[in-house]
Amino acid sequence: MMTKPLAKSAVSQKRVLDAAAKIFRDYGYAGATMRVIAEEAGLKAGSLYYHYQSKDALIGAVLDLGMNVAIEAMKTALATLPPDATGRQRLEVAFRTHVATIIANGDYALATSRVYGQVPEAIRIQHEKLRDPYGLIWRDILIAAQKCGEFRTDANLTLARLLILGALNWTAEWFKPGNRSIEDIASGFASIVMDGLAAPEQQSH
Amino acid sequence: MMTKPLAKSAVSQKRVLDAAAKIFRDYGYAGATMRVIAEEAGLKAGSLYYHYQSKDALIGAVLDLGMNVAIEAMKTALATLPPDATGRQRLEVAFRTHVATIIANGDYALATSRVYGQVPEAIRIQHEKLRDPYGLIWRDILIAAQKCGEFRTDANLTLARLLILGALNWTAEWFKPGNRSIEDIASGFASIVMDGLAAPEQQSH
DNA sequence: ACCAAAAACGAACACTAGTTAGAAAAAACT
DNA sequence: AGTTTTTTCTAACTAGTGTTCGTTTTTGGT
Repeated sequence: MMTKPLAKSAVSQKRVLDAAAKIFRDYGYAGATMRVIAEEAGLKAGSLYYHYQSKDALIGAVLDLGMNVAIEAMKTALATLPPDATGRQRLEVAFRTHVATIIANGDYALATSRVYGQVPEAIRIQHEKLRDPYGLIWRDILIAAQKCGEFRTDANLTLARLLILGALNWTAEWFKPGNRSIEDIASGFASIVMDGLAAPEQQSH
Repeated sequence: MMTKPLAKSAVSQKRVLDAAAKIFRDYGYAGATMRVIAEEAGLKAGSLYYHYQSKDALIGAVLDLGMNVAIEAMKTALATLPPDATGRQRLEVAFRTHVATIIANGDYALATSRVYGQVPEAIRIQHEKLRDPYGLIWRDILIAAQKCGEFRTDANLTLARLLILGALNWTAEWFKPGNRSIEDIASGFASIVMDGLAAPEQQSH
């Protein structure tokens, strides 16, 4: 009595979602057909409609799940940090977590970043509500670090955040497994963003 | 005798190309239909085939033109620099030029970065030959600056280049005219990449 | 004014899109 | 076991896809 209504269904639904993410990533919003998504999921096209009302609902679910996973991963990663962690440490963890999420969850991350601009407006507006909190996490890290004197006071943090997120999101496009480790990428990026490329005696402050 | 075969045609062809860039940018490769592109160009769908053999030829032309404009702008901007310009100056000019190209030529730039991953493989391979030289320009700037002692010797320049290009390309997604000037963005980015965010006494070299 | 070349049109073609609905199969429950 | 519910399939429909081709309009040189 009172068995949860979803068990097998949830599995199947996730399988459809994974397939959709992969196909959306490869073919874009319009190019991804329900028939190809269904084949990737081991189903026939019509069966998809048992799990999702429409193609739009599917892409919406892909976008939302991808972003929720990223937010969750970031929150837990930051939460494990000691409360007296420096801004540099926080930023390094954030870099690492973001890159790791993008690589581990590459289908969703790439689908999101590639398809976001092509999706019907209604879906984009709905999804934007999820995006903003993620930007806020980064904003808070940067502001806190600046406030406690770790960062230069003349640094434009909004610009810094846009630079960081742009660079990190782009990793999904060029990352090849086996070449460079996630660790190396994250720490390399952190080193540049924190200390800059210029030789110490050359820096203009 | 020997009249050049194209005059009006070139104008019309450019109008088609501009329309295509805009529609590809908004709807992706598969979502951009020949009929919508034609309408944007003030033509009917069938007429497009007088100028371009196929939809694939069209997207190929959009990709190539966008990249060629970027390469050309970058080359001329760097050429106007005095030969004894510092690496920092070169990098700043490169930043400014790239952002300016992306903003001024936003349709092509955004179409390229959004559609590139969704285009038929044959077209992508063809277009890649154009992409590589652009990356080389950046590579040369960075290596030269490091070799003459301006940049830290322990900086990973490949990673730096990927960071820079990712951040710069992402500007096309968030740039809103009137908010921030191209100048501000470029110099803000350059400041971060060159000197870092950390306060001077905090930097770990 | 004429005429040949260039440019655009319009209607059609074969094909594929998202989606629906009813039947069939699988699973779950008693 | 039988029966209900959940899940999948099959077949179809309409609308829209890239593309073709013969015709018409526009253009530019003489």
